[in-house]
Amino acid sequence: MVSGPLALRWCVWAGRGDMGPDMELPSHSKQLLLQLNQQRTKGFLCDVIIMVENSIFRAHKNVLAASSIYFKSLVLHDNLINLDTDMVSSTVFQQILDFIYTGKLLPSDQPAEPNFSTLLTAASYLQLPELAALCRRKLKRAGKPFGSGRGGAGLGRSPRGQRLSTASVIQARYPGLVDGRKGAHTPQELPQAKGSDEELFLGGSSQESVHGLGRPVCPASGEAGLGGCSTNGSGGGCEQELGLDLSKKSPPLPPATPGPPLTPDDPAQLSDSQQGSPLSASAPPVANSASYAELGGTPSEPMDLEGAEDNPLSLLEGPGGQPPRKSLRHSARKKEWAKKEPMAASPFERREAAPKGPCPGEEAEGLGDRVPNGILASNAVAGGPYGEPSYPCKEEEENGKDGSEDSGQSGSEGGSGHASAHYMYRQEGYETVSYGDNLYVCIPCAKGFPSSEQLNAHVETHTEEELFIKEEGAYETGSGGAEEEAEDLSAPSAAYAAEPRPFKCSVCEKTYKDPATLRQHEKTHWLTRPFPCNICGKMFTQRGTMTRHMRSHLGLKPFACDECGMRFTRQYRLTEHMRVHSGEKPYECQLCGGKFTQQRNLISHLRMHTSPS
DNA sequence: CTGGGGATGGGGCCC
DNA sequence: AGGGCCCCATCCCCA
Repeated sequence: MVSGPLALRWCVWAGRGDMGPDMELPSHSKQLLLQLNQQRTKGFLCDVIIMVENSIFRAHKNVLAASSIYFKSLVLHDNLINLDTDMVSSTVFQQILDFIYTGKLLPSDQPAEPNFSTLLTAASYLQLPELAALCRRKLKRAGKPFGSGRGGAGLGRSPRGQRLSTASVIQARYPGLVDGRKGAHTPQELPQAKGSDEELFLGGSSQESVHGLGRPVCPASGEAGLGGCSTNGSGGGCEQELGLDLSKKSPPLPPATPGPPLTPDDPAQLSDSQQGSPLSASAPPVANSASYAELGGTPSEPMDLEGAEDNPLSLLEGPGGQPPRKSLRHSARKKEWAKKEPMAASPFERREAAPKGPCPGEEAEGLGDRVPNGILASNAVAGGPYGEPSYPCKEEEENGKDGSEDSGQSGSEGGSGHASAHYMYRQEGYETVSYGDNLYVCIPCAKGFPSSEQLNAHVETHTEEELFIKEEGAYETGSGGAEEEAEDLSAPSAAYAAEPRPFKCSVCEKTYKDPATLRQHEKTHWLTRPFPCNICGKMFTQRGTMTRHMRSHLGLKPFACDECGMRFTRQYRLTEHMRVHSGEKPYECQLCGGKFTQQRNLISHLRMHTSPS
């Protein structure tokens, strides 16, 4: 029953009650930790994702819970944790995570030595008393006051007022996550925490052990990942609220010590914290990610991450175990997605494109006081040292590239022409959003390019493009656009015309019942899209659409079919899907009597009737 | 091989 | 913000 070393131990405990030195493996705990850390770096058995700024870290709940009561409460219910980026930056969190898993404080790759003020703040926030004490001792020794954590030497986060001067470049930290090529550590690449004794503890050697790559770097501030690039903040800044369900559930826990104004006890803030900088390529999470969808998993599938190492597709499956072909399809879709997005996302194709140009008021409701983007953002360029912005746009999508898979080859339209600094900008408010290698951004269209040459080449195409848009706008203004289009095959507008709709779009002829909806609609005429996906950089006109899109990245599929276990990102899809099981075919073709489970298939069918061939 | 149908994913947009 | 519904695109199966 019990044998081997275990039996030996058991005898020791049961019999003698004390353990002689010969009965104890002195390195057991060390080895165990080492193993855990290795597993973490490989993403093996990781069951929780921690999002800091836009970096994603994978870890083990047990380890986190054993280290911090804060984490203990968080991981209890959540598989995805968003940390307050005001309290801890991704770089600092990387150090902290390393500390948790190694008991050693490894230097970040940016500063010469750990920034103890920052660490102290973060350790306090995360309720890691030992680390906090360590930092305090270090600070004391260095003669630095403790309380400066959030100040100058603190998190490095620029005050809101200084947003413009920080964060210009956000190097793509997630490309590894996205395309699996860059920045992503393979398990081999990820150095393990060396068990050697010479490994530094506090402030020791400067070698980059575990964190060699992908540290968040703020070129502007020169501070490593201290949030300098992130200007989130409750309320402002670059970070885009993802609004993911999972984040909302993060249990509130007040920060322990230096009590910054931040209130982690506000779920909304936790949610906010997932805005921000690019996803970390340094984070173990990406180490074994063949696809970012793997990062998914739903709240109800805590172990989704398991097995990802061996079966990248596994995480895409519902608990019911979709047929293999399903997952293959899904996989194929993921690839195909990049090709297809351009079409769907193109504002020039389906939209009642209007010649309004970038709308200054764009971010009014979504991003508060941020400088929106586009032209306005270009002003910001003059105001601060923007390095290499990165900001893709619709056109990028049109080109069949959305940064998710081929960020490296984006903007391959060749390079010539003159560099125009005016075409480089950073979209204020999104400075921590990175879109692969596209650091050179065209202001008018916000398209990102990996090189100035490519940007220049692109800039020259703008004349035609703008003309095109104007024509579209003129055309669309004259007659209904998508609405008519929609009326072709379905008649959703019966009630549409019935109610009074006093709010009329100034660009097209559409009317709305309330000003909010009108405002929302008018955004569709803008040339820029205010809501970027923090993972792939795709731009959206509506926050909700972006949030929904994010769910697909993260594999969040809250709606499960009771029958087969298949999961969906949208309730509507589930409803639709349920007809597969019920056999209900509510949509009937009036021409041939054919019945369909889905309206869209009826529509498709009707086209067959109406098409000339 | 081709076309139709079933099913699904993603984005746009309105409520 | 989220739900709902629209569209497009696509894959797979099958006749």
